[in-house]
Amino acid sequence: MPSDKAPHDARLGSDYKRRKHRQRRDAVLDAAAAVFAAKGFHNATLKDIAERVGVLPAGLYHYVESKEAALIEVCRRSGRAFLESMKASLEEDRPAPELLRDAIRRHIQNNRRELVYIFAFRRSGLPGTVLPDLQAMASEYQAQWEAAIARGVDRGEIAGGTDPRTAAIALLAMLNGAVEWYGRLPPASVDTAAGQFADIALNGLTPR
Amino acid sequence: MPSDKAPHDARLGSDYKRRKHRQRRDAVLDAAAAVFAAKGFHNATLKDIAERVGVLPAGLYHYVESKEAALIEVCRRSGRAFLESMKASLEEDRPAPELLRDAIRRHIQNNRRELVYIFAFRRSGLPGTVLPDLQAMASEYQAQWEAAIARGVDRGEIAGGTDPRTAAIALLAMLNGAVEWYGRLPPASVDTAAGQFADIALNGLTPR
Amino acid sequence: MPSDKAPHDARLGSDYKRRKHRQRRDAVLDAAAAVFAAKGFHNATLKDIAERVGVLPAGLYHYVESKEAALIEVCRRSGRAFLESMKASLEEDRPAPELLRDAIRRHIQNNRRELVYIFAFRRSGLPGTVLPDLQAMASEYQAQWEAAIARGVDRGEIAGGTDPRTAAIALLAMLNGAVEWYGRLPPASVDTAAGQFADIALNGLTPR
Amino acid sequence: MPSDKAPHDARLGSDYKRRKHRQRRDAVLDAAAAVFAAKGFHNATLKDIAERVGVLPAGLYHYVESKEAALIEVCRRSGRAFLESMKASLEEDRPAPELLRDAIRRHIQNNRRELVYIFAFRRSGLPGTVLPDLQAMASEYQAQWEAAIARGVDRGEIAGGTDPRTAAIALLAMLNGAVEWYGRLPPASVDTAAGQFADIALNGLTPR
DNA sequence: TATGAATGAGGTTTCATTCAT
DNA sequence: TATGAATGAAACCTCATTCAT
Repeated sequence: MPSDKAPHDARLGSDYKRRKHRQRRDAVLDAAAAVFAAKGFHNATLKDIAERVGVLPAGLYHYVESKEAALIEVCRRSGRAFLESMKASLEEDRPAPELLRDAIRRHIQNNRRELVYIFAFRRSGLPGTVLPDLQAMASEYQAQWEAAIARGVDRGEIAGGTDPRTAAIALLAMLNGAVEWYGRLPPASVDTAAGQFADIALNGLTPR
Repeated sequence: MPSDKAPHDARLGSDYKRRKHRQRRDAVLDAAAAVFAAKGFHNATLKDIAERVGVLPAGLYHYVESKEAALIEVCRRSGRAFLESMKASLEEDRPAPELLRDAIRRHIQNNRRELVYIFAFRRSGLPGTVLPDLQAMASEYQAQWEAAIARGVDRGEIAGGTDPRTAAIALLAMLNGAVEWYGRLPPASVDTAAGQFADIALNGLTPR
Repeated sequence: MPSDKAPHDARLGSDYKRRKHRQRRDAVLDAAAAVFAAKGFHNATLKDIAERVGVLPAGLYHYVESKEAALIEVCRRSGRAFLESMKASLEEDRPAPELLRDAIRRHIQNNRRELVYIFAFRRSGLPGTVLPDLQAMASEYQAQWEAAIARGVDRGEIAGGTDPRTAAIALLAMLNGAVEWYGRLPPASVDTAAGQFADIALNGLTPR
Repeated sequence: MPSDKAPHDARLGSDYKRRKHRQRRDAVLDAAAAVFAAKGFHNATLKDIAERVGVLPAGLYHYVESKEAALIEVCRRSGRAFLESMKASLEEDRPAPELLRDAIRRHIQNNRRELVYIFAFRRSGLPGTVLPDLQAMASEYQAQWEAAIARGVDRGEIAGGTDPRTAAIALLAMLNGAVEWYGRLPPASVDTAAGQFADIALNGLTPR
């Protein structure tokens, strides 16, 4: 029995239609993510997003309630995916240097794929509605790094006297700054840069 | 002979008026810088800026030709000031570790004061008119760090095999990421964080 | 395949919609023509035009890109229509006096209907973008009258010694001045006036 | 005793100051006339006028109450001057053909000098405040031509059956259209054109 | 008398959003 | 489901005008 509400409620008739709707909605949110990342929330227009989907702006309203709702959903989706993916990495039971080196590479790669940096870390200028969510995700993520570093300090794999919080921030700062700095380079060069970043973070610039 | 140009040309009659005008214009540009930094160029409105100055939006046009002209001027002003100030730091003839440690602190402090990060490093979403200028400033700045690091390598004060370019990028990435990450903390905590950042960058996270 | 362009590009889906769009666009341009003619380009506001169409100002942007684009289109449309219509009149193979008498009448009538006078002849104060087009149309039109007069001189139907160019200008000046002078009189009185104008132009004021 | 009203009341202290003020005011009105004629009332800005006077816009308010008041004054001044000058011409006791030929030339010349055409004949787009005045002047002027033509008919110097009103309109239409058409040619060529216009108006285009 | 500062009304334009089709 | 039409809020900007100096 068809609903009398807007279609983005996904209360649709048949299973087939429901699946189809979900796919289309995913396409819309992917397009939104790409456009928001490229131009920023305010600078992005629904026309930009619609073009990417191959639809006129009004058509988007079958899948999202509003531009802002799209942002929220995009943030939640990519933030969640990113967090899950990193959580596994950071909780492995391995020597801290190895673990961090891998996590650094994965952060950069995932970040590029998920564009999460934009939403989770560059928060100024976003509508207030989404900020609490983002703040929560960012805190959770930072805590994961802190925990991994703290474990390393306990085991003597990270220099004694290191403050896990500050170290986590320094690492994340570097990683996020890198995304900004490199912009959209070919994946390969980003990969090698990630390795060098890890070297510096772990060994420092001065000779050992 | 009276001026035949608009007031923002600053061809004003008396010395007194000229000075007054310059001061007011500085206030306007400072307000613009703050608002642009806080909300991004597109998200910022002339109303925001005008309110900060204590004026109605139309009043701004005595001092700037347009919103975009304000951005350009803000970028040029703070970018130039920042570059001059850092150039001195980075060209001193001192051991590289000391020099870099100081430069790191100064970058963070200046960046906060000058808000230059926003304009010089976070370029996506700005109008195309300003990008070449900003690109040039960013390159010049990066080159200064590279030179300082390269000198360190030559003297054996920085680990052999370090690629100055990548190292410079890693450092700047970290520093800029930090500005984003910390937002607007009280100066004191930023200062101690800067020290710890320098420790990590120079000595690495693993024990020596 | 859905369109990826703005609606005023008129790449619309179905034939029905395309036709409807064209009609509406014509209505918009007609309204624009009327308002431009009545108040001049600068004095005319989008609000004026929109009211005449029964729409809010923003609604006009479905059909025209900008106020200036509307002007250009209006000029092109009415100018072309006017020229085509007059060309036929002026190239008929008939005795010059008859031919001119008819052309005079048609000029006045068409001019009123097409409002072309405003766009083709009263050019001062229009944006520079449209001027070359208008200049070209005006020259072409004048040339048609000159040719008709020159033929008359050759055949002895127009007084020997008449300079076709000056005569053409005098005629056109009179006709255009008349539009201005009469403003918007009832068509009937304009018609009889047109006849008397022709009498004067062909026979002169002094007795024969 | 100095007044407490705005200075354009011209209730000034000394004779010297009064004269000086009047001169300056004339300069302002001349500038206004030129700018209005060149760009139309709405398109003209106070800045345009002020620049021509060598003053900033606010300075104009010592001499005129408002932009619209300036227009009214300009119209009255040049309209009056024009009418007086033409009245004499048209009331001379001479054969109508000669008289009209002279008047035609004077109209064109005066019109160029006084720019009266713009104000007296091209009324659309002017603020409603000035229209009655202009209408009155235009009617008065037309009546003078009508009278001259009617006298010519009575004396048999103008073709019998000529309707003085229509003939006057035709003449004026031609003359005013000519100003538009010619724009701002060198006076010499306008002069010869004026002669040819008179020929056509008096003798007609067809051979005698 | 003239100026620079400031205002406020009004203009063009963009854009998220709604709605009938 | 998607579209074109239309809206209304809000943005940038211009300009006539006022006022303290």
